[in-house]
Amino acid sequence: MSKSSKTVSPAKTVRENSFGWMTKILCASLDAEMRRELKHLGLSLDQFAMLMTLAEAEGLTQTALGSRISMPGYATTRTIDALEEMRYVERRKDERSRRSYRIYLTDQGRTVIPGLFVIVKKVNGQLLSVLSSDEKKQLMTIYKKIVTARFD
Amino acid sequence: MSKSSKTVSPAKTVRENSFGWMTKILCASLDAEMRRELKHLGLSLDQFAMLMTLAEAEGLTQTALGSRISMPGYATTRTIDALEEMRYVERRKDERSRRSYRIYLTDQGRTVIPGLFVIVKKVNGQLLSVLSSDEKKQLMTIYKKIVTARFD
DNA sequence: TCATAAAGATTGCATTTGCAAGTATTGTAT
DNA sequence: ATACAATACTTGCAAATGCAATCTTTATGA
Repeated sequence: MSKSSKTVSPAKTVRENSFGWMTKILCASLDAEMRRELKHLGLSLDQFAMLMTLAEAEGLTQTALGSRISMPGYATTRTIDALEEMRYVERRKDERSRRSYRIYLTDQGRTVIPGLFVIVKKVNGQLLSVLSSDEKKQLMTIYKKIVTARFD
Repeated sequence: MSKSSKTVSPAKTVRENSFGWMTKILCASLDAEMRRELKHLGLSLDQFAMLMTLAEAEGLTQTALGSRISMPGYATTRTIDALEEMRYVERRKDERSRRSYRIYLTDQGRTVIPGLFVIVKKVNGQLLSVLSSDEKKQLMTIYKKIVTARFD
């Protein structure tokens, strides 16, 4: 074995250099942090995502709402069930179609939104705190490129 | 409203520019692709990760094996149960300690490994195909920086 | 040495998840 | 107008997940 060769297995090299793997590690770590932050509020990640989407646009049908965050129908139903239970959200009958509802934040729901923005800022901040501003720009460019390629 | 202002809500801007959010989208998309690839092999993502780890190092205890992929003890037990059921893996009694097992690939298990490397290459390749080689280097540097900061 | 704690692994049980099937309503084509 | 397909949403049920308790074995300290 030559002096310069590394004593790592090929498998190790593959895993540690895998973008997919690193993305997963990062994602798991972010999820854990978000969950921890959301715990005091009694919110799951799905419920959080739904509330953020409602902060962006109210009055959509369940399907439209769910599709914004790639949430399947059954999960959308259940997430809204839970948020309705907490009085953060309400279903209103659609005026044109009796098979769909339009989803709105309640006043009570509106009060929790600002705290959610704070959490997002905090978690993203931690994530990015080790990067230079050049690197942040690079990462954003790269992410957008990848995500765009996947969904267009 | 000035000519140059964009007609998007603040919420939308926050979500679409959130690194955490984009990481999650990317991760979900990767997971779905991996699951699809692994389906013919009858493997879950956890089982896949365990087999890849075994390709990297055999003869570890369950706990050691699980800790390499941040898998909690109970999940490690169950993943190994399933892989043992498929005859891809076997538990051998530890010679020094009667409370632990050492985990090894079986011959049959070894035959599936090459296919797993192919899948990893394929999925990572798709992920990165839209990036220039400079961008790939940048992404790797950035990922390593973030992941290192989180776990050291 | 003996009690007590810690480590390694497993499992019971409740919750979550996801598929597939269900209901009700609306759209489409003959 | 009628039959058939598609849409919107819900739900039953089985599998996956996760917490906490358990069992066994090993380590630690007085």
